[in-house]
Amino acid sequence: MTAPVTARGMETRSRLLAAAEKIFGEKSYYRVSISDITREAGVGQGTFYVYFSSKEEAFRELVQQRAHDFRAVTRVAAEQALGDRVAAERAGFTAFFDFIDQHRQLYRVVRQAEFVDEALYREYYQTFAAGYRAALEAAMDRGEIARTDPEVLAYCLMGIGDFIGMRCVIWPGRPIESQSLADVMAFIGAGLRGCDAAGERGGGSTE
Amino acid sequence: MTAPVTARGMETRSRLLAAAEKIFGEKSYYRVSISDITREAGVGQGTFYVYFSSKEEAFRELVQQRAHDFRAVTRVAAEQALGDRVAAERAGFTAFFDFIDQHRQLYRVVRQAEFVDEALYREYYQTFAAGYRAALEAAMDRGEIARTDPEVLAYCLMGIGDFIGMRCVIWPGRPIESQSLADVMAFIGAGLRGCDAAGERGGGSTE
Amino acid sequence: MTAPVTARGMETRSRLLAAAEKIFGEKSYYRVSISDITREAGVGQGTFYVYFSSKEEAFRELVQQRAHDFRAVTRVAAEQALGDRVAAERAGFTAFFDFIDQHRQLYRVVRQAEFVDEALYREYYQTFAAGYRAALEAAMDRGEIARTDPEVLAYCLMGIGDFIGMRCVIWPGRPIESQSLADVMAFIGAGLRGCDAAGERGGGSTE
Amino acid sequence: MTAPVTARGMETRSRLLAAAEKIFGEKSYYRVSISDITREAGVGQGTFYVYFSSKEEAFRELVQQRAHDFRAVTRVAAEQALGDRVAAERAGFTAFFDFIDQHRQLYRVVRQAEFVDEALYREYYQTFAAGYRAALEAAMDRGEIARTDPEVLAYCLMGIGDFIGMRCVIWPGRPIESQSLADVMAFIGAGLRGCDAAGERGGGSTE
DNA sequence: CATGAATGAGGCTTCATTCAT
DNA sequence: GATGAATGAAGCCTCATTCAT
Repeated sequence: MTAPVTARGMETRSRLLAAAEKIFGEKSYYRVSISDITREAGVGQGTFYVYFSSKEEAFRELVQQRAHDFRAVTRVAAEQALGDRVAAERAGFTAFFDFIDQHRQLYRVVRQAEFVDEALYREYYQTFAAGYRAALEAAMDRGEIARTDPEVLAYCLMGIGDFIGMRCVIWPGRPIESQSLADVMAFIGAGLRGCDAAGERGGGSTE
Repeated sequence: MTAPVTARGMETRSRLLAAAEKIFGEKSYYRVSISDITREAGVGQGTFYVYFSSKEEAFRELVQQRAHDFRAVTRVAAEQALGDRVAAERAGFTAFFDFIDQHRQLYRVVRQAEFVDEALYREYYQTFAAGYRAALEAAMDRGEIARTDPEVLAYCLMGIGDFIGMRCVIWPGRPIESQSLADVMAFIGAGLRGCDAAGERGGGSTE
Repeated sequence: MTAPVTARGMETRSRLLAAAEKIFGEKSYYRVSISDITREAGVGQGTFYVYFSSKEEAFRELVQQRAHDFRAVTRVAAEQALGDRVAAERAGFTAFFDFIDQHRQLYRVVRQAEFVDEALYREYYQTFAAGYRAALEAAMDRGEIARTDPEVLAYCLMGIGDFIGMRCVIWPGRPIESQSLADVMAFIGAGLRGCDAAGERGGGSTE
Repeated sequence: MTAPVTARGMETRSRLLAAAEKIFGEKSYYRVSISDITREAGVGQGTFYVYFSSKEEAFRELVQQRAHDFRAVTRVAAEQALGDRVAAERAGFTAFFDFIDQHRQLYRVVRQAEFVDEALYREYYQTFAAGYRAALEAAMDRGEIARTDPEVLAYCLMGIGDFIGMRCVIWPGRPIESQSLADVMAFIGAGLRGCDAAGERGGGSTE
């Protein structure tokens, strides 16, 4: 809301945002009270409203800011494997699983967005999908992967990331095991390479 | 809570559950009040507590009951293509997308469970995954699909279903387009058939 | 309310009253619900209102009916020692302590009346006091005990009974010990005999 | 609950406690609503929960705080007559009756505790009894009063105080009449002095 | 007689937000 | 900038009571 002017103000604002990330990650949005956040941040209750105009605004800002950080991480990872989309996916997924392992609360924060501010949630995935889709399309143009609807493909891949992240990182409470990652990547690699020829159009290639 | 004894009681209880499904599907759990539900059901506020001991209990019962119905639908669909796992997947996914198209509210209800009762949410996916996994393992044994960790594979497939359902059914507000379905199935078919050899071990097959 | 006509009705009414005594003795009046009582009585919820027009009416009836029984018990005991008021007190107190030991719930029911229906509560004590007072006055006339305000004296004795009943019967959860009873009676006996001369006017008489 | 930090907060808390004393003294605990208290205190409903976590907690605090004040009053009175237990009793009872005359609501508050929080109620009387008992024992050691079980004696005296307070102060709605007080003290004085020899063992002393 | 069902008034409690200091 | 205090709207839930069968 009010942008902080002093260094002290910046510091307080950051503390509130960090506290919000922690608390929103532990409990559901609606089970979190402003005083939970201010207590965690070590500031007075009223201070919250110096920096955010509402609980929802703080949540939104958190999602947006962290989403930005997060996209940067996966993009950078994927860009290290230009010219080989399957390798880029492997790098991207690995970075993604690492990231959620290290920012577990953030994982829940983003998922909750669907029930706090659906537009924000869609925007989050649509923005991510747009970048993903562009990369996939480029790879199709270069012949690295089979041609198909890049939008649909992007959501398939995001779905895999989301569920495997949940199943193999969040639930176990530790980094993904390398074998699980390999199994995921094998499936994805085959799917990406083969989806033009395989299955849907007679499947003669396997003969 | 109190089990109804008379037919009238059974009827009221069903009406409440149907109303809950509708309302929980439209708004977030925490934005739904008991009176929203009773109003929709056309009964008095107090009547809710004749049948459910709390809002959360009603939500839980809804998830469990509907989850059961839903699993039955996809299972039946998949069983019509015994002996060809890829075909079974196509049947299952098609049934799944049809189901969520016709039970849009249910889709949101289940997703929300993560933030209402996490144990219930996990149970839901774990139960579903257990059945899925068994079917995939059998298909591996029969050589229909490449061998890999069936648990991981089940979550990959569930993730795809979940995200494509969101992107191609819920968001557009209409049944999935046949081309999108075909694109998804092409990716899945290739992934399932090829994931032992492809990608991870040199991927010479495409040469 | 409606007086029962059939034997079955009488039976149901008694069951409800007995259940009410038990439940009101265990919990506070306001923590007791009608369904607690009907459940205990083994009848349907609606049945309560066949016999009592309200919760408070049932409570009142319980107090009155039981109070009547109770007064009868102590009166009978005291009457066995006509001509010796101190002995009559001993008999009355003994009967009283026995009674509350055997009807523990009743003890709490009566005490609660103060906070449910104060008029009823006063009436209870005033009725009891009236009889008590008459007996004490007669004893004074016969010279068995010292003369003093019989009303005040009656309340002194009721207070002793009430508190010793609480301390030495209810709290320990068992009949009063004979030594405690003896100590109480020694105090009362001396008080009754000596209160004209002793203490207030120099107390020289015991020299 | 939350301890106030500022003077304003202290003031509000006190106002709430004073209002609670008044209202709980007028109506039964369960007939008092939080808004009755806040209305009396002149604050908003929510303010109650800034200082107390529940109605019961406020009630408990009230009993404890006021009980403390009350014990101090009677103790001080009794200590003015060291060396003459009967005189000390007279001073204590007089102070007690004065106190309840001036704090009528408090009288009902304490009695209600039995049905709100029984443990608190017992604690109240046990604490009071412990002090009383010690004073009586000391008097017995000094030969001022007859020897008997001091615990039992303390409860006899408390019972008298309680019932006479009710009958001669609360019910009439005015201070105790001096004649009633004298009658009570005559009974107590005789009881205290004579209870070893008198009554129980033949009572020949009055002959 | 008996009762399961229905209900709405009412009370406790939470909490996002405002504000004076 | 910071904050403790204050608040009223809102929601969950209980339960005495009524009623149709």
